Amino acid sequence: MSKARGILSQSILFSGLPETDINALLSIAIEKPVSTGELIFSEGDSGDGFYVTIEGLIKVYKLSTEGKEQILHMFGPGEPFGEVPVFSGEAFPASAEGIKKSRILFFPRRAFRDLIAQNPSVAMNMLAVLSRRLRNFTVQVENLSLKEVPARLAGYFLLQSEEQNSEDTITLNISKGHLASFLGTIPETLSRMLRKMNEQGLIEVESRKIRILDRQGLEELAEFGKMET
Amino acid sequence: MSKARGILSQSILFSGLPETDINALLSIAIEKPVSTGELIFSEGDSGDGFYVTIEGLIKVYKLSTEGKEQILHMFGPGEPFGEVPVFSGEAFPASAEGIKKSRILFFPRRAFRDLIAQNPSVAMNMLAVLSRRLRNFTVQVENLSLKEVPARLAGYFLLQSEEQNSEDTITLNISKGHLASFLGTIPETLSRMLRKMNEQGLIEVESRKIRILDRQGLEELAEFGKMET
DNA sequence: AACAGATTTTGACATAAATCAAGGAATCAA
DNA sequence: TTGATTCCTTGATTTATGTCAAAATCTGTT
Repeated sequence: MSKARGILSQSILFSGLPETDINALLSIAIEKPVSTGELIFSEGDSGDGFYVTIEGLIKVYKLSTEGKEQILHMFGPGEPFGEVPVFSGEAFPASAEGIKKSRILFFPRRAFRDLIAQNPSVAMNMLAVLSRRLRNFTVQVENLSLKEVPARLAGYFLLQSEEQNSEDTITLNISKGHLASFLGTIPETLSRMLRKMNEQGLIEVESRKIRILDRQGLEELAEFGKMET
Repeated sequence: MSKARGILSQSILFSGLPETDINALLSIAIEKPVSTGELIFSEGDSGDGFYVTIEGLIKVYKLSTEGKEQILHMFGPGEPFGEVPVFSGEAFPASAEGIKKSRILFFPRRAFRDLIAQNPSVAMNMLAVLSRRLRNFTVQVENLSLKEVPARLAGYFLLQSEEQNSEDTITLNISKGHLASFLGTIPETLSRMLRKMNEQGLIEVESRKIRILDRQGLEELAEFGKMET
């Protein structure tokens, strides 16, 4: 489908590739629709290939024995996921499922490894993708270990404000439940923190719209993580 | 120095390279002694290259504003570290310092990127290294977010017991303070947990020697994380 | 052997966040 | 519109772990 071609040729992984290579890629790829809540792979499954999101949003997550979920990443259009087993040779370290109605492309390991061996620039792109992912993990570990929930939440808002380049209003593209899971907490706690930040005049919440009232306050909170009472 | 050659030619990254390439690598590498507690790079520094540990042990870590430390990784002989900026083009996301008297090799970015572009097998090795590192981070995030300190500690012991392949006794190669920092807690808490595990007959502690008394108990603890009072 | 410094342990206490339980709101389908 | 399901909020309580302070132990050095 032509949408897939557009996404691929713009993607971090394959941008810069000549059209013939993109065609070759598309010819080995398998497109798959994913509905909300549909499981794509489970932790421990053997990874016979990796995926690129064409449309929608995919979460990669872990579950505790008691059922608490921690989202590790979310992947939108153009972003690859599930590549770790392709290179490490082991099973998927986490599970993946659709957060919204999505379409994804599956690339079999073998064909992709061949492409990389042939094509140093794709290898470089892949190295860059994995490096950026490592950097993100670094931040996530820092957040979980060294910061408290309000600081993580403030940091998330500031990041979103950059990504959506909007100074004063951001729109959550995920549910608050998912946000809680991404921040490493539970919905109850998130709800309380949102109320507290509201009471302190930092933000205003209206369903999925967050109005930033005190950016500097948020920045301090993100860095030092202390909220007066 | 000849030690470096041996380590490099056995390392995950460069194993399989012909001797001429190893020689080329050694000719561009800069060897550096590192003493205990010596800083190698700081978060935010621009990364002009990466390192391989030849001897000793290096920690890569983050600090909170209040000074709490979280160790992200520790790297022993043959293990590369600090590669993220080489491929992502940004600054170091964390800091590195010697945990013991060490020797490291520094590889300038440029020369290394050239080597990779020439040498698909090195690129593949590097992809494998980064993939494995991502897998580790996955576990670390899971531990911090979904498990409690006793479960992380039990998991650590079981892992060490595998790595040191010794069923019943393991020897910590780092101080308890560092272990606490690696597990995302503080020395006081670690100390208490060790005592508790001792009281429950799971382990016996004698300075840096840990005797495993109840392996199955440890496995349950690592998975479910519940200790009866 | 003895000191200085670092490391580890212990106790009393504070607190962030999880749990449990229930009630409200929003969303979707029929 | 109605009901049904999911999502979100709120309050009361518990709990794991952090903080602070001090003592005890270990380590290497002179």
